[in-house]
Amino acid sequence: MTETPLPKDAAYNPICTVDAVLLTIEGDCLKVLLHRRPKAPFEGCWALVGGYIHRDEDQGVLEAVQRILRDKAGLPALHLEQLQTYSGPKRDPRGWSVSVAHLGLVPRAQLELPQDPDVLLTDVEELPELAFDHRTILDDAVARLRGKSAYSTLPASFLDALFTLPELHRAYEIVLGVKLDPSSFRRKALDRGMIEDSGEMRTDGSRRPAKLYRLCAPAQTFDQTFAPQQW
Amino acid sequence: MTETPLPKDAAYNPICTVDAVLLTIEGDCLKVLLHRRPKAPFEGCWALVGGYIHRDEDQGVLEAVQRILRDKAGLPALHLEQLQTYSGPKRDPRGWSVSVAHLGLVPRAQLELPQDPDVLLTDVEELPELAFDHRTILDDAVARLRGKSAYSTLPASFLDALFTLPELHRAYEIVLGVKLDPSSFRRKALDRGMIEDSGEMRTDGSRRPAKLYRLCAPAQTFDQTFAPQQW
DNA sequence: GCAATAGTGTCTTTTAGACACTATCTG
DNA sequence: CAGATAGTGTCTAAAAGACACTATTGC
Repeated sequence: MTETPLPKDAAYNPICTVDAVLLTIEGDCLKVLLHRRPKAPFEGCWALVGGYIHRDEDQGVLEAVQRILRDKAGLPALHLEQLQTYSGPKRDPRGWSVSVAHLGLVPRAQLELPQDPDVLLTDVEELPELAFDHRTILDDAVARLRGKSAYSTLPASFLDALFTLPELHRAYEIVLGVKLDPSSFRRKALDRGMIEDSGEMRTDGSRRPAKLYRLCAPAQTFDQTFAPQQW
Repeated sequence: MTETPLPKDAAYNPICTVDAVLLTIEGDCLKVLLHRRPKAPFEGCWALVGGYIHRDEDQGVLEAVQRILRDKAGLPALHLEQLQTYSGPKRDPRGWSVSVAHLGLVPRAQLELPQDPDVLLTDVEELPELAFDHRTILDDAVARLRGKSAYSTLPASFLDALFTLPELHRAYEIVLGVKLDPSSFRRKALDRGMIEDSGEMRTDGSRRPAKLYRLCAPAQTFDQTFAPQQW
């Protein structure tokens, strides 16, 4: 099966990288951060943000991703969680490889993107061709976000620390891809102890000012879903 | 910070392994398969089942775990999913390492364990000390099983292909760690299209024989939970 | 006042939980 | 028939969804 038999029980370490699916909301759409690969393999092809682990400074794969995002997208701390690990002998032409993929969510305003034609923030529905199996990773990331958002505070990660209830409502609609009844949404968000009144108000050009809320806990999950039943 | 500076952007591949948290139900308890490590590091210490990737035969980390389980526990195909990847410079004394952990569920009857004092099937509530960060991995695995079981068919993976409704009911109770009302449970399982009548019956020593059901789909998730509200 | 968005109240249907009840087997 | 487990029916309370309604701003 192989031309150069290897000692079966010896340590063999595949190529090991980390990747991040960095998502944000812009213009009522879910968007993802891509960059053009400067070198082979897949030179010139769009890809997720990623890189190698630095053994001397990274305390884990999460920290490696944070460092890479800081260097490549000038990002502060944000919601970041491990997604899944992708592996196999063929996904990287250089050989057997492992990539630990992560899901990152940021408010658009906190994203400081360089003026660089090799950096792209694009709608997840209008993707260019991607390097490696990055299309699969991205699809899995969006599916995870959708699934988890139905019963968690995840979409609030796209908003600033203080936000209005209609803003939260809109974030859930964009992420879940469905219209949600404003009244039911408000009731659920408040009754579940998801958000608390900050005492402040916001008057952003619109007509009636809205109360500003904040999350009670940074990340929370619920038994009942925000999404409609037959979703 | 490091004594031997490394080229920061060069490929550096950590030690890479796969591990499996293999769970089953025996005697109304959740149990996990452990084995005693034959060599350093952690020689003689109990650990999860795991090993290295074989680049010439494994098509991915999942297949690597399947191969290792086949070799070490004589296991056929079973419910196996990726759990999470654990990493860092200190979890393995040999250096920066990555372990892709998996969650496996098997009916007890399908587990063929060798008569070997270095293989142990133990209650997850009564664990010996474990090597590496395997205790953390195991705790995460049980938490994932619990969480997912509340709104999925996962506990059915502990049963044979044909099972009675009371058996399914009991599996959910053991996994979730709570009493569930038999009537409500039955209604939910049937109304959601989770199981279908096989037409057969089982008369295992008890009094009234019970209908045998099978899953409609191998793995399914639901909006509503099987667990009680304030769980 | 009008337009527009923020926020409330309430009615109907569905679902959950509790639990009493019936059914079918073994001995 | 008694005991035990399998399975059904039904009542009540909570939650979801729909939607009419009121409130507060800018112009």
